[in-house]
Amino acid sequence: MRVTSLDVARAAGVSQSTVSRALRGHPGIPPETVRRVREAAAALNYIPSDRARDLATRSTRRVAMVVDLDNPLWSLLVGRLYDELARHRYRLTLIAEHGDPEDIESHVLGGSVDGVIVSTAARGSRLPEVLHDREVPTVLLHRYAEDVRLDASVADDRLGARSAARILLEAGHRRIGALLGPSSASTGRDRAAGFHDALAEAGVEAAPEHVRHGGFTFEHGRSAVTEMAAAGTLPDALFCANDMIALGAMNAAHELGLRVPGDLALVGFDDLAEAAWPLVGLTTIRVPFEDMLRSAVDLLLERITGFRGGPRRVVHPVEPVLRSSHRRA
Amino acid sequence: MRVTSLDVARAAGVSQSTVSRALRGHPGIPPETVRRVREAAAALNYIPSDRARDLATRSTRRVAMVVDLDNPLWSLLVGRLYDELARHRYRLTLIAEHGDPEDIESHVLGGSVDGVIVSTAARGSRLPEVLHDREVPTVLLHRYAEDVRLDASVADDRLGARSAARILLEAGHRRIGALLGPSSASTGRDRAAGFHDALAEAGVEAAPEHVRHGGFTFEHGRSAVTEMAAAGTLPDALFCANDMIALGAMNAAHELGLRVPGDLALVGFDDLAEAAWPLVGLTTIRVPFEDMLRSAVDLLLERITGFRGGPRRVVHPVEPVLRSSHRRA
DNA sequence: TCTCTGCGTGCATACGCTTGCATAGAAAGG
DNA sequence: CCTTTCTATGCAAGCGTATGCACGCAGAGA
Repeated sequence: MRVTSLDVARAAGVSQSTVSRALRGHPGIPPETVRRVREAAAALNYIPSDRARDLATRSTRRVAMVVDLDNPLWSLLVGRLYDELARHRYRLTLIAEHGDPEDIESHVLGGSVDGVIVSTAARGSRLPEVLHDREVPTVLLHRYAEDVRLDASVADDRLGARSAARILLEAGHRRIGALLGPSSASTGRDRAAGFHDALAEAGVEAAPEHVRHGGFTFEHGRSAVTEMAAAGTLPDALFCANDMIALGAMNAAHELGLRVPGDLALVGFDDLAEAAWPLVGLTTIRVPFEDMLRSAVDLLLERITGFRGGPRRVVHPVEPVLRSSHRRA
Repeated sequence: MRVTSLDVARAAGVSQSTVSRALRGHPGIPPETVRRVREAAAALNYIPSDRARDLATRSTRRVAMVVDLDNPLWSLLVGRLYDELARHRYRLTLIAEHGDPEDIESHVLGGSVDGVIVSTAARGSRLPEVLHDREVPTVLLHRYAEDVRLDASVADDRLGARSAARILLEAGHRRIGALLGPSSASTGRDRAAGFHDALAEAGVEAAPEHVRHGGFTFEHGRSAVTEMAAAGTLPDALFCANDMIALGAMNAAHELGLRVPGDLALVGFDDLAEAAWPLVGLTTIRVPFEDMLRSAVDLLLERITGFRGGPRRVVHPVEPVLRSSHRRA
């Protein structure tokens, strides 16, 4: 903040604009001049002001990610997004979904970021709509919003859930239940739909008391299994709409003295690193987060650099990971 | 970026500076004028440019956090830091430690942030030193750097490790080993020291083959136990320098058919939410991350707002959480 | 020797906001 | 009714960089 390009200019005996051009690698500056400027800059410990540059160029090389900080998934997403953005020399600003909506909007629209990645398109949030109306480059990640015409990079949740349910069917289970996510999220809806697809195909019916909706949380899985057991309505196998739910279910089962699998078979969804931790390996559906982030960033940068076509949706295939929690006794 | 305060000024029939003052709540602007300006701003959908404001005020209300994205702990820290900063109307920018050092420095020093929280003061990183020399408001979180005079908010790692080892001693274990962290981190060193404190006090000695250094990772715990078992040098109990190591150790033990506790007792450190997940509850030392972040933010904001005193170190007490993994057969 | 290119550089302005200083008009005091 | 004191507002100068345009000068061509 102290030493400016003007200081460097004086030290190098050139004008401020030459300093700018030399340092930014503009064509038409002879190597000798560049060297002199570089030296002067280094000698003075000159560091250009991002803020002034941003103001002058009307761009920030910064992307915001809106996440639900209560969902452990975000940490996985953010870490990878960071790396992916770094490859393109973009920076990352975090915005929590649970913040003041006004504040979120002003942050995004205040020009502190060139684009936004929204990993939490819960129904009811008007953020996607606002972003669309204001023409802020935006990509929905992991979840999409049917009603807003925005780019999205998502997993094939419906097909994945169908595979998950099939794994249980093929293992020979028939009394199959499901711990589903909230239907406010596209992931919740699609994974529920996929589950029902598979059962319908197999001509199997899930008892209503075996199917529960809840948050994508450890606690949902834990309480659901505890309550089902108490009510004596525990099925043989449970499809859990994500790994957190499955881990919670596994935990509850263990506390009840139930073996997994054996007494209760489980299949999750996501393939968090944690899925490999529990003492019983969790069978799950792997979501290719890395790929999803890569295309999310690609979509976003295209928007930022001027692409104006209609909304695109990239759907990534998912893949079953068979460990042991799905087996039949 | 389109509609500026000048547009609002014209619409409201006042000057641009009046718009600025009215919207920023400066004293001496009559309510009537404020109302007119507000209305005009709302009608035009005016959103002030953060960048221009930043440039004019030489402040950004933004804090950077430098984290090690390979360490799962960061997600816990970042989430809470976000909230804590939000309370003070500050924004958060993420910087990964594994990035290009040049780039990290230029980011931090380029004036895009008012201050920095470093949660990864590994020895060898010259970042703390640079920040100190440049007089960038900085607070070290979780780990500190002995050689650089910076504020820090840390846990009482040494005392915590001592409690952890004592838990094992008091449970009656005598053949106690430790899976320690890297000595490049203050947490690694202090937790190792605390472990040795407790053993020395009790007059117990740890066999060299029972003590291993490694990363703060699941993999370290996993491979250490696997290798010790293979070599026939497994102790009765292990102090793990953090929960990730403990979870890895527990996982390996299970694969080897060893019961935890019983065949192998474990105590961890941190009390991650995950510590409660495994089928055997992990006994651990709870680190008050929430408190640590609160004081880290307080320290930082004081620096940002001009405090110039010497370095302060806030040490937070830790607390044992007794589940079952520490028991004796 | 005199234009004509073209390269290297500088001048000046823009980016959108904050803020010290000046001023016009209203209120207060004599 | 005039001077003094506020009050409300406007003017204009930054903040530090990027960049269109103009210009000087050297070498080329005639």
